[in-house]
Amino acid sequence: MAREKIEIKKIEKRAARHVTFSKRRGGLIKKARELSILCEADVGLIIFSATGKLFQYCSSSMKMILEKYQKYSNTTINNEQFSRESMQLENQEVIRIRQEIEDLNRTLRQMHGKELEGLTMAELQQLENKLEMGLHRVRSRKDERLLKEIYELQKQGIQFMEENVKLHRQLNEMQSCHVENNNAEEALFIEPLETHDHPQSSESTICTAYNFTLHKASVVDNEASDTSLQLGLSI
Amino acid sequence: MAREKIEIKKIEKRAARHVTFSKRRGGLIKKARELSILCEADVGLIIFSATGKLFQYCSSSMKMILEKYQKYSNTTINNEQFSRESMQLENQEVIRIRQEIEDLNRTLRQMHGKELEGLTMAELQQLENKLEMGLHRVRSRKDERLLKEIYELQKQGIQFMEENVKLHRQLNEMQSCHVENNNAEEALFIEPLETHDHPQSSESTICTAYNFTLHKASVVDNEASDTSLQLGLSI
DNA sequence: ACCTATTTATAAGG
DNA sequence: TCCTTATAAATAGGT
Repeated sequence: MAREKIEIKKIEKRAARHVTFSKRRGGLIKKARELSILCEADVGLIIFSATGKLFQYCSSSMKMILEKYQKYSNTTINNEQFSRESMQLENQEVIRIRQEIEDLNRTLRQMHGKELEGLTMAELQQLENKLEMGLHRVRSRKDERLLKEIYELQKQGIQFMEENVKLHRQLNEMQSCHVENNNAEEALFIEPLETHDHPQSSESTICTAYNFTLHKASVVDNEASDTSLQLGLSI
Repeated sequence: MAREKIEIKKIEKRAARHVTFSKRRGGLIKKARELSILCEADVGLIIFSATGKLFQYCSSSMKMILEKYQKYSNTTINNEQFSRESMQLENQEVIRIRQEIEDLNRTLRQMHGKELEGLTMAELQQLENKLEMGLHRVRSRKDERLLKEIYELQKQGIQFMEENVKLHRQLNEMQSCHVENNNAEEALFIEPLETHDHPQSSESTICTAYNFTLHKASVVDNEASDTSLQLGLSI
């Protein structure tokens, strides 16, 4: 597979043979690994170089796969029935559990609307019902969360408003008394709203606080459905 | 190495995994053979499929290469330590695989609208989108099936009608000729409709055939949604 | 060890 | 499983 096609027979040049051995050995081991991962096969590969050096790869452990192999060849050279038996002796639990994973994955794919080819009409209907029910529950949960958030915002808004009214009153009192520590009062007034602008009237301050909090909510909910947009805010 | 690049991880679809297993198994064995011939290496390859079936290749004989391997490993690493390691490997695999099942189950439950407590707003939205998409695909598939069934019924109905008109005409001809073999003609007339009642008029025969077929369809689709009910039958 | 023209392997789809 | 085809990967020969 390269610059030239080569015939599959012993490479006579010693150097070239060694180079090819290294390259192809790597390739073979890589492919063995890929097969074992892609297809959940148990693969064991033993390579002795012409000089007697050992190289090996095994997806599990060489000991394990060789034992498995011994069992296989010791009993008989039978096929179907035998593979089931060795399966049972070996990893019954693991195989069962893998099957379970596969089933779950198929169910999930079908819930995503894929691989529907084999389903009967009744199964399709059942699937539709499940999806509808799930969708309904998810939407209920979402609405619940949104309503709760809105309630919290309203509550917070009312608190802000009350606090502002109070602070406003205090400020007016202070001003009417001609005291000198206005600056301190202003700081106290601004801080709970987390703004660092100039002093404002109490109404516009409530607006600012609301905008801030609503913005945070819509960032989290980055693909909001109509539901959230249709919910009105009223204090 | 093909139409698309694939990631080296378990192929989830059973059919695709089997196809890939067959192909790559062949490729791997071919490469093993080539390596052994080109470079005079002694190569042994053991492959157990996920279902426990054995495939093997060996440049010499498996027995020989395994003996050689045993000698090699006896001189280096010994048994006790090794089997413990392989046990640990197996246990880890089981633990990992159980975790996977748990994750899949949670995902499924969430798609059923359960266990939504821990989800963020964004995750809820994502879930809603997935469910909507899945629902849409399932419904499309269902409608497709229903429309096909209706088309088939219409076709069948037309065939019945045509056949009955023809038979009716034949019957009338016979009767007007005063021939004696009426009974044989009646049998011919009834058979294609799978009824074993008395002779009927062609109109009521069409009705019977339709009721039979429609009943069969609604038994399969035992929880039909409104869609199927709203589809009118017209020949 | 790296490069790259070429051969092979193979994924997806009948 | 086999066929086809577009594409990814492996690799022979050279540096």
